[in-house]
Amino acid sequence: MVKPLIQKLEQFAKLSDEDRQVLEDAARDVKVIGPRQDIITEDDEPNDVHLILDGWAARYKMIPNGDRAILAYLIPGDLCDIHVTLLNQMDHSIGALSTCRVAFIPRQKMDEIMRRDGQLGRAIWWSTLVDEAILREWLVNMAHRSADKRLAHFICEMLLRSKAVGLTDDDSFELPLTQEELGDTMGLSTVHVNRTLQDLRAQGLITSRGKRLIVNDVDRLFEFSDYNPNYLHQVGGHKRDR
Amino acid sequence: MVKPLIQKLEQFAKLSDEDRQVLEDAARDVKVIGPRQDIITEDDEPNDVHLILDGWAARYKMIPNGDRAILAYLIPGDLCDIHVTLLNQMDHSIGALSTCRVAFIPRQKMDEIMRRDGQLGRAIWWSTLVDEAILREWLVNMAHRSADKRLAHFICEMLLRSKAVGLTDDDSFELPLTQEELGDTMGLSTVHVNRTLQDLRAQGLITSRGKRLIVNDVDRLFEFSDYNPNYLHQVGGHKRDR
DNA sequence: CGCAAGATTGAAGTACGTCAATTCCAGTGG
DNA sequence: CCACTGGAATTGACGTACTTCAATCTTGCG
Repeated sequence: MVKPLIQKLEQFAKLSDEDRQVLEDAARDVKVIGPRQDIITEDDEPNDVHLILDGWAARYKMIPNGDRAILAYLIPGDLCDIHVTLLNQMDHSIGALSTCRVAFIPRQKMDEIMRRDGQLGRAIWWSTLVDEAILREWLVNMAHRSADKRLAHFICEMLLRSKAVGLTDDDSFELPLTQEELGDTMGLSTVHVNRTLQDLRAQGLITSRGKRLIVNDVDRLFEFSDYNPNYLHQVGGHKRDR
Repeated sequence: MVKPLIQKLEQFAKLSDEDRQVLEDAARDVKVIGPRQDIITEDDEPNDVHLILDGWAARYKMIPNGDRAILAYLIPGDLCDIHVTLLNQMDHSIGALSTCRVAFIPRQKMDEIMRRDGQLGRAIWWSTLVDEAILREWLVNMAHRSADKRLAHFICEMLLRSKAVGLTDDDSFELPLTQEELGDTMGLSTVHVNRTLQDLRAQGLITSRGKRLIVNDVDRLFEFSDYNPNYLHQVGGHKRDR
């Protein structure tokens, strides 16, 4: 049930059978959330931590002018907001994009897990630090790269993150996003997203078949987008020397 | 010595005299860092947590194309990277912009502080969650707002953050940044930063005298930049209804 | 089969970047 | 007190990556 999370955490630390069991127990309360439904809404004061088991969700903010800013994608194995309860209320929302299975972990349970001795708490910390590093890299991406490299960079990241939770098939993976959602993520119009994707396809960097995206040549895509995966702090894979 | 930090934390929780003393003791090892010098450099594996006592520093990444992306500003009272030691190595650098006094707090000491019972640990957590919320808001800002609103939004934030640590004088504060640094922050050319600032001045929103920036009418600047300070999770001040 | 939502296209506008010159200003040395 | 310097701010002219609008075409799905 919590396989993706475990797989992700084990990149960083070896978990004991007990650790695994603790996670299984914590994630018993599973709800299915339909596409376009919120998991948490701005101004909420949530009492649970949410773990995505299946499907894609997005962290987003609405801007007074009507724009939607997507701030992060949450895929299987991702925990949302381990410690938000410390803050008075949410300053953003989290919504399901596709149909999601989400485990609701009671705040108190989560606190216990984090306080346990051993590797589990450390590993979860590590994953939240990586989430923050991703946010920083997105900031670099939005403010400093052109549309084509920006999109390519994003694709590199989602490929590696999908791979880390066992959701890839060679170098292809499900990218269940509309071009409008991509635009809200990258700060681009849908028209420009469309043309830019065509461009990447024309360059032979990617291929898409429905919602499945195929990276034809990972090295070339990395090269093209100046992709340095160090911020994901994954072990083993994908070193990049510069 | 650690007054700004204490002042900031007390927005969130009442600290005991003992809490205050613990902070004082932890921040004994103070170093002066000159402008343009790094406090931590990418790929370092730091053993200390750094607390800015005086001056401005910036979190930044260099991009292969030679650009510098500024990801955050660190002002007095800001702690850098409470828990980076969990990750193998830094994925970005932190550099002093002006001359900075920085307290080097040994990792172990910091761990003890976070484990103590009572309000101090909670308050420090709160401040790191706010740092992350700031990062998200910056992402919104870069990807979804025009240059003039983007700059205005940034100025609103720095005004409130400066105010929270007692560095404002009415609605004016020191902004020791060059236009090039502003550009590296906002993803704009220096030329465009220059023209945009002139524009804000011409609209009567701000005035600058050397490195001191005066906000002429906070409400108007908030209005202009769609500024909603909820993400700073400050108590009391500056509610915004929409 | 039929309908929406999404993807694609074309044409025209604009907010920004680039390049290169000039002016301003704080600090330094005489 | 002034002249000199180098970094920062400012300006003008021009180029371009993106946006906007509005139409059409495609696709998944009841």
